[in-house]
Amino acid sequence: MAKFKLDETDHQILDMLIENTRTPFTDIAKKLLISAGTVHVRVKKMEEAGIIIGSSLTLDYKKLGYAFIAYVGVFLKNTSQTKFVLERINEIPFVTVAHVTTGKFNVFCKIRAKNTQHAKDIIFLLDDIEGVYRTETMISLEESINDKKRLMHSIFKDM
Amino acid sequence: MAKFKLDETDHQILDMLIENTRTPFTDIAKKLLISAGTVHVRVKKMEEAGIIIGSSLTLDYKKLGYAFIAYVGVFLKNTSQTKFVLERINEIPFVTVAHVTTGKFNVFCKIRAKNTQHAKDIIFLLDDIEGVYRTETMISLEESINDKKRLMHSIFKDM
DNA sequence: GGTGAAAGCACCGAGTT
DNA sequence: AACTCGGTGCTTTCACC
Repeated sequence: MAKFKLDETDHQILDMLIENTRTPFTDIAKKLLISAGTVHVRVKKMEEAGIIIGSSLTLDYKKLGYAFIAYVGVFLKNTSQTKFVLERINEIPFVTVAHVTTGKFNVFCKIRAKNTQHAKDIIFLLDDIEGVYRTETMISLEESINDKKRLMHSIFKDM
Repeated sequence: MAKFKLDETDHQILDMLIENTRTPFTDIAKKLLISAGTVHVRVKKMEEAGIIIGSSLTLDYKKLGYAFIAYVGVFLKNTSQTKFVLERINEIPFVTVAHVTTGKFNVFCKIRAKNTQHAKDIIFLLDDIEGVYRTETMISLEESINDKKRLMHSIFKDM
């Protein structure tokens, strides 16, 4: 998990691909005044190094009828059950991320649901897991995302 | 924000593109036994409908030296300041998402940092925002992601 | 590590069923 | 709606710098 060295050109390539994975390498090449072959080689190297894990579509879950987001803090009866509970949590659909955390909760997860009714069903599944003492739900009323591009800019500035 | 109707073919196209945005349409066509032109038309329609918002790279932040994830619950002095505080939060680099929530916290955000020292700096910035009463941090010790593909399968099954 | 050219494909629109 | 087909343009490799 060592820090990998990327130069300014790599940053700019990532920058354009983060915005749109399908940006033609020829476009990137034109903008950076390098050849398309070079873009290709550099992307391949970043893939091989594992910096670029993959690419994915960004979908509008609201339009798909899944506008409900909530965070659920999970309290365990005993921390020794963490691994078991985490496995059970990962079997529940609509739980999009789960974290083992320090602080208030033992496990902390994010769920995406159709509506409150649907969210209730998911939370009940969480509550029913053996080893779960109780849960605490925080419903998201408004989401504001700091896009990846900004995060990457912050990271690049820091390197 | 109405629910949009997608058929089985659309599901399968999304499924392949979610896994790898650059999957050639010809490959998708071969697998689904339709023509590449059809794949093209359907993707375009989903883009026009706003279902597909865009595409992005998945990067290994650990390899970039950003292995630290924490969730920070923010308590406000007064909920009328929510909008102002949210704007200030969005100006802080390395805060990747912020939610206005019901429940324990007023605002809830996720941060990505290099290490504990760096995280401390970010949290201090949050604490210093005018209107913030106090914050509560939960450090992620272990992350387990339910990939998009599984979420989409759950969504498709439900439609 | 970069280039430029060339071969091989993919994309995508037009016209057809 | 989906297909075929063809022009255009993208990707990817390779010999050379």
